[in-house]
Order: sequence, then C-alpha cells, then structure tokens
Amino acid sequence: MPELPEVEAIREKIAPEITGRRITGVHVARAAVIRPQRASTIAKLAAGRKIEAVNRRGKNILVGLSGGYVIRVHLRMTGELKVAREGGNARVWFDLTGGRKLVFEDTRALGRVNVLTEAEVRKALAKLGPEPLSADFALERFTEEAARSRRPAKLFLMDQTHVAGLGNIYAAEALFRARLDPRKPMSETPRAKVAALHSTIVEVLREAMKSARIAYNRPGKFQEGEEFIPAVYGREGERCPVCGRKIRRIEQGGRSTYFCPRCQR
DNA sequence: TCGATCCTGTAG
DNA sequence: CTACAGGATCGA
Repeated sequence: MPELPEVEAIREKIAPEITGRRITGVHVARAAVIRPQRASTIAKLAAGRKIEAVNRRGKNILVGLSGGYVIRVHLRMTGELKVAREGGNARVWFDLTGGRKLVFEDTRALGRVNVLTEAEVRKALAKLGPEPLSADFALERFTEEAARSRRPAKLFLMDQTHVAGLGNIYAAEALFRARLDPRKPMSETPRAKVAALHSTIVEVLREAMKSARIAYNRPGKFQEGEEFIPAVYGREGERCPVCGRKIRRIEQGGRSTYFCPRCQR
C-alpha cells in the first residue's frame, strides 16, 4: 500500500530501534518473498552482521549492515516492516540482539526482502529517478524527460525513473492539483504545466509525509487536519472539491485512475 | 511502451 | 461469483 511518505515514515520509526543491533538469526516463512535468493543464502549473508544504518531510496528501505551488505526491503502493495518481540504472521524476520526482531509481514506476499552487496543494490536501483523531496529533483531534468515521453501523464509519474516514490494515490493527487489530464501524453503538456506538476508533486508528498509520520508514530486516530485526504483518489462519482463535477474513474496500465474531467485537461 | 503475471483478502 | 487493491518486473 505504501508510497514514498509511508515508506519514509516507517524508516524513521524503525531506524533508532534497530541501528547498532546485531543480527543473530534469519527466518523465512515464505520463499517467494526472498526470490530469487534462498533462505540459506540470506541467512548466511546477514547472520552476525551489525545494523549500521537505515536508509531509503524511492520506495525501497535499505538496512545497511557491517561488511558492505544491505537488506533491501520493498513493501509493494501490502508489505509492512516493523520491530516486534515475536515473528507472528511474518513472511520473513531477523532476530536481533536485545530480544527484538525486524519483522516483514505481507498478506499478498508481493513484497521483497533480499540481502545484497552495496554494489548489487546500486545496480538494482540504478534506474530510479531523483528523490522528489531532495534538491536532486530538478525542474530542468523533469521538463526534458517530460518532453521526450509520449506516455500518458499518470503512467509517466508512476514509472519511477523520472521521479522516485510516487504511487497510484499521490500521482493522481499531484495531477489533480496541477490540473493535468492523466490520459494526455506527457510530451504534449505545456512547459508551464509541467512546472506546475513538478511543484504539486513536492507539495502533495510533503503533506502526505506529515500525515504518515503521525500515523506511524502515534497510534490512534488523526486529529482534525492531520490526515491526508485525497481530493480525487478513490472518489468515483463524488463531487470535485473545486468545480463540483463528478469524479471519474478510468483504467490505465491495469490500475484505476481518478480525476476530474472538468478541472483536468 | 504495453500487457501479463505475481499473491491474498475483502467488498459487492 | 467477479472486481478490485497505495506495485514492479519481464518478455514481446
């Protein structure tokens, strides 16, 4: 389920809980989740190593280990990563010194957990676009790539190579705020609109980050104004908050896209 | 650049 | 029963 803001919030939450601990055991309850590796392989690679850092790139969580190894976790649709006392429903978990476990749960088992060298991680992530909440997310490059892509705007955003970390919700919300038609080829989008989109991507992700931090660090309900509430995502048939027209749902790349047919052209 | 595929749970 | 789900990869 998670996009960049949720992944980052999880990283922030677990980092202080696991950094400095050592891995004493590795358990794999579902082999598909570590594919193409084997349980014996990741156990051998991770056991005995110390957790030195917890980083993130796009939607990947990267747990840096001593000796130049990294646990790469991708949550995909339903993955969760947390620190717990027991493995519970985990697909994979790592025993840590101090009596805690780093637990990966995932009902659909579409997520991935792998133990790789730093070089392998670099290679695997080489095609990822810039981090949208960093200075690397330059308008110039974004504009150039937009001008070269004939893909529909929504698919362009979800591609991960032009900008990292956007998923179905925040892509739709950024397009709505920039008033762009998700179906329109990116290359046909006027320069000013591309610049607007660049801004709304950052804006939407910053707002979502605030909500995600609250959700992961303070169990319970959101207070007024704390929750990120989508304007269009998941709102087929409801009124557009700007113009009142009914929100439409279409299919793009096998996924739902929600948009306002009047505001977004 | 597109479609099929990987999985399971839940809602209608 | 079918549709759908906050995602990515691979092969054509």
